[in-house]
Amino acid sequence: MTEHATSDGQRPANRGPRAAAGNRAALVTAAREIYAAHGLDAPLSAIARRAGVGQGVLYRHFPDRDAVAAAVLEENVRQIERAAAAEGATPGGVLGVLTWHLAQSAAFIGLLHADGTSGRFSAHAYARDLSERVERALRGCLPDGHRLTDDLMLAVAMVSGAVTGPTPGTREHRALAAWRLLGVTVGPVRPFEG
Amino acid sequence: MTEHATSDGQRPANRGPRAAAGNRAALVTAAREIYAAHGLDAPLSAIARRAGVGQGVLYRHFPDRDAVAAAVLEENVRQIERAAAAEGATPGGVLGVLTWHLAQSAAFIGLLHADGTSGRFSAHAYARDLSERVERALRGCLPDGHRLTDDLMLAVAMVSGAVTGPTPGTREHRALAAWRLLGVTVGPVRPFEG
Amino acid sequence: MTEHATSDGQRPANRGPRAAAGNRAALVTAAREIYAAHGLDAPLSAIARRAGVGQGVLYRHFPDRDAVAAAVLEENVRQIERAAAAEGATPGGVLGVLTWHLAQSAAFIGLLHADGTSGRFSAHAYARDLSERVERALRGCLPDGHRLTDDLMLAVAMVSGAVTGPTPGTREHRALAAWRLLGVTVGPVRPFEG
Amino acid sequence: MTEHATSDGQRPANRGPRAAAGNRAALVTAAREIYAAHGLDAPLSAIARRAGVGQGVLYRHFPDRDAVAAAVLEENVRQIERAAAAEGATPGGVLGVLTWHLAQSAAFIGLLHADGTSGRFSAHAYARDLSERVERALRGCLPDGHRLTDDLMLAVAMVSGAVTGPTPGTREHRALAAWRLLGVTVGPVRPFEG
DNA sequence: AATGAATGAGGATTCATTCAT
DNA sequence: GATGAATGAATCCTCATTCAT
Repeated sequence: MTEHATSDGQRPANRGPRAAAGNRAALVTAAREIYAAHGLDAPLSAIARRAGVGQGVLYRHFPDRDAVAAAVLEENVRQIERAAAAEGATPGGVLGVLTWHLAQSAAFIGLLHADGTSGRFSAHAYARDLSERVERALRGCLPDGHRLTDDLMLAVAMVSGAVTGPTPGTREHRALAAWRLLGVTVGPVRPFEG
Repeated sequence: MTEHATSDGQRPANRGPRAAAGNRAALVTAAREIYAAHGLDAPLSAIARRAGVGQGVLYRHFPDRDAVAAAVLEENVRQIERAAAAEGATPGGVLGVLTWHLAQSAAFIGLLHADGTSGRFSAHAYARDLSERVERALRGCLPDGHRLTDDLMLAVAMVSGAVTGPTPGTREHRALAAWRLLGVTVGPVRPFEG
Repeated sequence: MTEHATSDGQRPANRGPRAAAGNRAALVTAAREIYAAHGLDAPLSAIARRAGVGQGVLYRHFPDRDAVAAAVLEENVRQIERAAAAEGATPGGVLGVLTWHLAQSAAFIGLLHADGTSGRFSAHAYARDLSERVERALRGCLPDGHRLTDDLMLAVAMVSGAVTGPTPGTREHRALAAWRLLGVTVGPVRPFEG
Repeated sequence: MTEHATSDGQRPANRGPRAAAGNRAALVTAAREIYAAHGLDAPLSAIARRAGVGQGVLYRHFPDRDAVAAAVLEENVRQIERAAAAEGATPGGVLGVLTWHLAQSAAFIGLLHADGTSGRFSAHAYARDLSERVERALRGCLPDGHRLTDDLMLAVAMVSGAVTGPTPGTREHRALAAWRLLGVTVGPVRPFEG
């Protein structure tokens, strides 16, 4: 038989309110992974499934599909902000964190490139907003007169373009090559561990 | 009944086979415009509608959605090749044409960034192929030892990223700013008029 | 926009998960009726409509059109198996049940005649399998040396052919006449009431 | 490139009125073959293509899809009639021809089993008509009191059922086995060569 | 008389979102 | 608070049929 679901009454149990926070986190993580694997167009059901929750839970936490992507982004941006705000932050270090996110998160990239044309993510304004937060974070730790000062987000967008481009190498390699072309030195590429 | 029956007989006129070539061109043009306005995910029906033809015509000319995008791309790439092959082609001139296409054609960009994750356009190999044609065309008119020689497509991908990024300015401005950041001088941004 | 949006909010009521089992049964019943009335090629939407559910429900329960027909068939075959396994089953009695299904279920017939040419129901192997279950069930209650022993399924196929043929009379009449021509006595033609 | 047709103006030449008769024959032959290979649901375009003509020609000869099937059938029936009317026709010989057609022509079978439920071939009346012609032809050469006299078409329908059934063996084998079960002796299975 | 392009209705299928339980 | 079934709009794609050439 090739049938689908049969409601047998075996519900996985309601873990109660305590699970709520964990569910949200699981959803964001699942979303990041699904986005990376299948792009921003992936069905929400896939995200819920991977998070191990019902679709309803997803909707409890996020009003619509854009909100899911936004949550993933929020996390990306927040890490960058934290890296920049951290004790002893260096330009190279922060750019390393930024680069890690560029290389890992399809959603991050997708958002950076959301230009309103995409149907997905009508939120140009939202993208702009996040972009500005990234810029602020970066600028905060860049020395005065750094050569990128005036073109910070442009450079980020460029590296982001390099990451998804068809050139050979891993995403990380491409990102580093791109920074090099821009004459920028980047520290170790890794997530920020606050 | 499995017949398809025409509801009433009021057909909108069949312009006849003569229209075929024109239709194909109209479809490609419509696709470029629709892609620019709504992204590569835009419904094919929208393209057909804008081209002023029935959906069937679209399917007669292109077996599936990828073929539509491919046709648009083919045109982009061909223009660049022609620009590069033209009498008295200069690096700046060719890059200008390339830049025009980057700034105009969402499909072009989409392809350049096709990374297999998107479901849409599984054709990584195809992207690679077109990318190589562009590279070959460019390299052919770059002086030996040009600083981009080894990173040509990376640079293109970077500019492409800049074009779609959330930074302010028109697409063309962003592209030019990106080239400038890379230390490359670009000629007038315009299509190639063979 | 790629969203699916509800035109106005006037949804026809969601009877909730409780309806699931009932829906499945309703779909199988509807399928049997629609098949009888319009053949195996009938649109799935017609089946969903008759079952009083949305198309999505049909797809939740059955992955594709073959699965729908398979479900109907499964029921046919199961009844025959039960009739054969029942206390005091007689050859005539079981053939009566078989005959009832032949006379009622277009899907049953369609399957028996699936010869791979039809595109529909590629499942020759599946047909063979079900056919064998019917054969096993019948053989189990036929006395040794019954004249049909060696040609059981051939005879069933023949009666099935008679049922759908253009000869006059009701389906049931034709079936009985066919058995008579084969020299086989059949009990009352009726479904099995376990 | 995966594009479809491109009107290049290279038309295969209009062979003029002389071709008309040949085209019709080619279409009927093509239809028989396509039906055999893909069932009665096969697209008309496939038939036209195999016949080596445009779709328009098909429509010139046949008003709609049913007419195509009808033409194939007509030929089946006509051959049987001719076989029956031929000098020295024997029951076995005619049944051999009939059996050949049963075993070869999916359309023939499809029609015999068209019971109005199938959507395809609404023409129950037409089926009845052809069926009667077959009956008349057969009866004309059967000796008085032959055991099938009263159930001639029923028997044909039964054999037809056997032919398409899931039992093992070639179509021809199944047909012969079915006749044997009915206690009828059949001559060589072959088309009628008038 | 032949060709094959154009048309568009209709059927399959997917998924965002709602909601009974 | 969670679950996952139900809904149906929207998109893809196919093909019967028409008709300009």
